[in-house]
Amino acid sequence: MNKRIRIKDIAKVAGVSKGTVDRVLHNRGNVSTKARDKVIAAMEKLEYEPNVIASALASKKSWQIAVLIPGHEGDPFWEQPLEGIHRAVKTLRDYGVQIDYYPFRDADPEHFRSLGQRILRTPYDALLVAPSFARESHELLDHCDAKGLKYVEINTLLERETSCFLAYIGQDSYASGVLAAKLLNFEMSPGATAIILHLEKEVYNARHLLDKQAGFEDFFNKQAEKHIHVVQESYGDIQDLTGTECFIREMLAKYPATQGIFVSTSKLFRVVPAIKKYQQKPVSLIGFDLIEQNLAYLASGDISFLINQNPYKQGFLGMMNLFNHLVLKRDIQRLQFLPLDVVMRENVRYYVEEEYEKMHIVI
Amino acid sequence: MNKRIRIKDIAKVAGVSKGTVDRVLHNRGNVSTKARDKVIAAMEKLEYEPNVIASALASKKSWQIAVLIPGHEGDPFWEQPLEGIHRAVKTLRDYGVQIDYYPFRDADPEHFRSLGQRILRTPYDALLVAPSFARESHELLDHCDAKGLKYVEINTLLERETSCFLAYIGQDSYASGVLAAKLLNFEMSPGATAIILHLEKEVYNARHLLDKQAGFEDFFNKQAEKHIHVVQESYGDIQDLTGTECFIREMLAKYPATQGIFVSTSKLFRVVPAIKKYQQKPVSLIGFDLIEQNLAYLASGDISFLINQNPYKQGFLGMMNLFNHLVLKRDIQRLQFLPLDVVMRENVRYYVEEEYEKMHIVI
DNA sequence: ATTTGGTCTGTGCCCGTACACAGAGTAAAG
DNA sequence: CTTTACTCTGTGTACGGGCACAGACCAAAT
Repeated sequence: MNKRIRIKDIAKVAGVSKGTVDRVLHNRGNVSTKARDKVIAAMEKLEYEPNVIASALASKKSWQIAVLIPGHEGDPFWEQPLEGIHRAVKTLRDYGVQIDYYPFRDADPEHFRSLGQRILRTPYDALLVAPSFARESHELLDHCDAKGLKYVEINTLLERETSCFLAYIGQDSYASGVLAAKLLNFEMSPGATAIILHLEKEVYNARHLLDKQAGFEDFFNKQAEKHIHVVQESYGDIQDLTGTECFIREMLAKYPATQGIFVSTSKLFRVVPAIKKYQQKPVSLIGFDLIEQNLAYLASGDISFLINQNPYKQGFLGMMNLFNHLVLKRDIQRLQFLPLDVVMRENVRYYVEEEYEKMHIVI
Repeated sequence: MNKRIRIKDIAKVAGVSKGTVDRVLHNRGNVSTKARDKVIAAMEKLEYEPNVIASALASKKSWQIAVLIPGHEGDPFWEQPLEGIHRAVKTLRDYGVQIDYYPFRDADPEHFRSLGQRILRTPYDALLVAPSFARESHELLDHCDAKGLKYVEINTLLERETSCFLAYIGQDSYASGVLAAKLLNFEMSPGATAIILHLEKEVYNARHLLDKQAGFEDFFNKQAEKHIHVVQESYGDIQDLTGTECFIREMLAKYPATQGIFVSTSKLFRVVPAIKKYQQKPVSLIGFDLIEQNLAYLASGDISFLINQNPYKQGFLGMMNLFNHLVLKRDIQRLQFLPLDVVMRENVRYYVEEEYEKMHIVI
């Protein structure tokens, strides 16, 4: 019985035409204050809520969105956010949402910068970005702020107080470091050494890695009973197989009491063979992301834990949040931390077989 | 440029009117085989995909769905699925989705049965059910199958091979038992006792509890190194506070080597005070669900782990799957196991502050 | 030959919002 | 008093698919 209130109903109650109601609703101007007041009163009285469907059908606007994230040649992790983005766009097609994909090369800030400049030259409605390189990203986003181009960040959080920063969707990097430490701690004995290993170049320019390290160190420093010794190492040239093997051998020789290793990215699988080769005593390994190679080592027992950063959701929700803001004009939350899923042999399949989730669309 | 194909376009190519195309699309009959063939040929050639928005706007059909789940007076757990259902319905309102809520009393199969009969007498388009009582649920669902009333199950899986069984959304109970065992095992020493405790009446009639127990026992039986002794206990009358305390005291006296207790439902918090009172040595507790009381004990360190069964998602996705099947005529997956999230002090806030998730709608 | 009953097909309005356009009204300028 | 410029308001159509209805067509019955 409670029939849905329509624009027509408001017009009748306010004693104006639906055109005038529409102008009030969309702040299109050219409305006398008298008419506006009557319309607003009628709207409040009738508790009008717009019909999203009719609105979407009538609107012929289209939304161009630039997507600036790492390509997945360098890192298979990035397949998943892209998949999430595509799934979102597919279901939003009727709403006129379209994307241009700008994949930048892993570990190549210059490439990031040049793609960013191309994006700035094109008239986009919004930007979805993974701001991997702190310096270059701030530079790009400063330009966005100046131009009024709104953006959503995924995977790496660069906190910005501007109005063009719509939202961040991704993990809380500090907390993921704490979690990794707590999990490793289960399998370590007093006095042992825990290594945090960054397999990246220019770690100082990657905010999320520094945050993970801080969390990891803080846990062990606060938890004093076991006296775990925490050290940090980094190695950027993992394409070079023999170099990587050498580095691991020397690292393990340097810390003979090592009982746990935390790799701060998805690239743990790249060093597992070398660790197995050169480490005599048992060692617990923990890393990020459920990519194929990591999962194989989880299944074989070589990796103890993987922390799932929900990459698919990062892309999917990133897109959906842009849609909610731009098209549906809804408020969106600025900081959206995704769950840090603890994945082990026993529960891994629920994270891998998440196809069910991909069948759905978030509006 | 690649303009969206409309019914009008197909009609033009096939040399018929859009009315005929519509009849073919919806199998409404009254179409000559000649016309049908032409339309189908045109559709395949043009790769028609319906415009969901326009379709939803034009259709004035409404969908009546019965929701038969436990009320949350007996168990706060059930607030969350209900919230998920409401959120889904709210966003689907424009699509004409409406629900009737039939909360049944915890531990009252007769109430379940009588509500089920009322539902069968009303002309619903579908049913969303938590089949807590095996016997009574099979009885109800047999009637649904006979009547052609389609249903989605949440939280407890009753496997049925019929075509009216659309989907199950919830945890894999066996796997959650295995997981609980693995987690407890971290904190137990060799030769200790692990208790699985059911705080329910009629455990034999609750399939998911039996499955959890099987998983729990299997883990410890297969993992032989520590020689953990597994025992099972159950107590149904937790409303009776002194009785519960008595029961716990006797149980702990009976198993002096207890180092871990696994409560198979969300009701762990009900026995924590008694356990603290009567257990001298350290004991690890694990249970289900992030309800307020459990979270307080997780924060204070009395509970080691909680396994999140994603109750909100059970309701939300259950509703969304019905919507996808009924309204959008999409295929849905029959078994949809939700992730078993391992929640500890370190990552709890990401599961509690999941408001971001509730802002969205899955179509 | 006309009527009847049935199958098949096209036309046109409906849904609720967006927006273009035309027209009314008013005030200032000539 | 007329013209011009501007603000304000109502009308009408588009959006794409659902669906009712009218009517065309054909075969069988009267």
